[in-house]
Amino acid sequence: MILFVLLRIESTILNVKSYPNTCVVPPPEGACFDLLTEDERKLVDDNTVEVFYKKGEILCKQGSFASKIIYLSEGLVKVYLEGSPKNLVLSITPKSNLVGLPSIYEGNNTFQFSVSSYVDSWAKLIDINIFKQLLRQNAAFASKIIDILNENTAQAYGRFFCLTRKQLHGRMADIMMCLSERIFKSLEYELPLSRSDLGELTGMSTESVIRLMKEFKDDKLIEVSGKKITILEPKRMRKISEVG
Amino acid sequence: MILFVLLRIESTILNVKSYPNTCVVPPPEGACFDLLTEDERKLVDDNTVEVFYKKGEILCKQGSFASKIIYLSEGLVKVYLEGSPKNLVLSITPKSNLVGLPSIYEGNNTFQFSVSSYVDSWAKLIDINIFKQLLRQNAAFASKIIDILNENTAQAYGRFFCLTRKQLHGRMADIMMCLSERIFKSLEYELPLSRSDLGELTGMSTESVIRLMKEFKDDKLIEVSGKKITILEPKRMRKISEVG
DNA sequence: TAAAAAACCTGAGGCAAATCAGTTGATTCT
DNA sequence: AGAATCAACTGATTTGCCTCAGGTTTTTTA
Repeated sequence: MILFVLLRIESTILNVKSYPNTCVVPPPEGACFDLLTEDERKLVDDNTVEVFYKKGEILCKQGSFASKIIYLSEGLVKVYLEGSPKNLVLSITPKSNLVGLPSIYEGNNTFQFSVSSYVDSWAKLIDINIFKQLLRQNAAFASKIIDILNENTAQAYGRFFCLTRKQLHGRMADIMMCLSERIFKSLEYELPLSRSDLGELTGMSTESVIRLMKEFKDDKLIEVSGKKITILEPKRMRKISEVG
Repeated sequence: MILFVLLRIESTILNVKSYPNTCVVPPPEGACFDLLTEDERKLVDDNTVEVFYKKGEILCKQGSFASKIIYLSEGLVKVYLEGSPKNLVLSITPKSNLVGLPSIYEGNNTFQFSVSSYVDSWAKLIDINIFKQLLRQNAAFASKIIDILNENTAQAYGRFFCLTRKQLHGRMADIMMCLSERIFKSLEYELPLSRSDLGELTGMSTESVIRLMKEFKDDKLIEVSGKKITILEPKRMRKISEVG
């Protein structure tokens, strides 16, 4: 009985304070281009180029003229705000996602953020005027884009909460679980990021990343060997990410 | 010549690191309902109720069923994520704005955040299914909503940057300038918020708010008497908000 | 295959800001 | 009028985390 009550209290708290896995990546979204007519799809194809980016290259630069919508067909990128001395990573985005959507609004013609690749990547660049035209003429398409935007916003809010309200342990656990569940979909993965990338992503110093990984390792929560990460205790890790 | 170079350098830096006034409120948006047909407008009117909220009341609660879109016709509200021990204020929104838009996406039927009023307010509550239907059938309307969403996102990113990268002085100056420029449109205004509201908004303790206001006052940047704030040196205040 | 460079790891010291523990003053309740 | 409540304010203490300064290991390059 007491246990039951405790569980109820806990789940009540969790409803409010946990934003499970919203911290890193938006989930891969449905194919919005399927909602276009044949003519429209052709229009898109005729105004799209596919480009290869090496690891670490910049796909778009904050403040520059936003002439393209980016569809990441292969790879892994980060979306970030430039800041001195430290950037702010808004999200990391895996393949099959649109990047740069929030930059299209009336009265704005520049990218709000920069995007760069963590690994070798392929991107399809779609002319932004064509894209805007489709939004204005195809309500089903526009409606789908609204869905995607709102999901991204939900993710951004989760991440906002994570970085401003959780402290080191929570942030670290959150990122590790996110990478596991959202990107690699496995408890065991090969990190394509350096420790300092992780620091940028979690909003902490590289030293803190290292200390925390060692701590988690000593506590038998994870296994670390070089770039290879194994989550040994996903439940306890999730708990840590929730309580901050 | 040297001055010219310095100005250029400064403006280059500003392009990157300042997100002027994006920290608190989205600008009032154009009337999206003007894009509806007469029939559609009637449909909206028939499915809308207008409600009065007293100061401090909750307009919608995070996690509850999202059945309505909220149009704030009069008043001032905060949009926030619930957290223990501290909430995270995502934005404060003045009259003539839509609130709750990001909660409408496929696979989601709950509010992502809570909204409560700082002052007595009036809100029009629009049935969410009607709203979604309009998005699916009227591309011009949907396109306008995308504009609004993206502007809000830009504001949220600015605020995100503000709270994670700037320190106390920058955050305090930012909020005070935002209130002045975006909400009250005057260098002199009567605060409807308490010091602890300001603390929640700037992500700092009430004590820090008080200390900083005193500091700004001693430095002759602002004049404070009770709830009444006068910005004496808007340029220097903006500078402080930019450099963090 | 050796040297250089980059990434990884560790401990000590310092600082910004929160928390705590009060006082004062204004407003509401009895 | 006195008690109780609340917002505004202040100083002392604590803490979470960064920075710095130095190590070691791994990777890259010549």
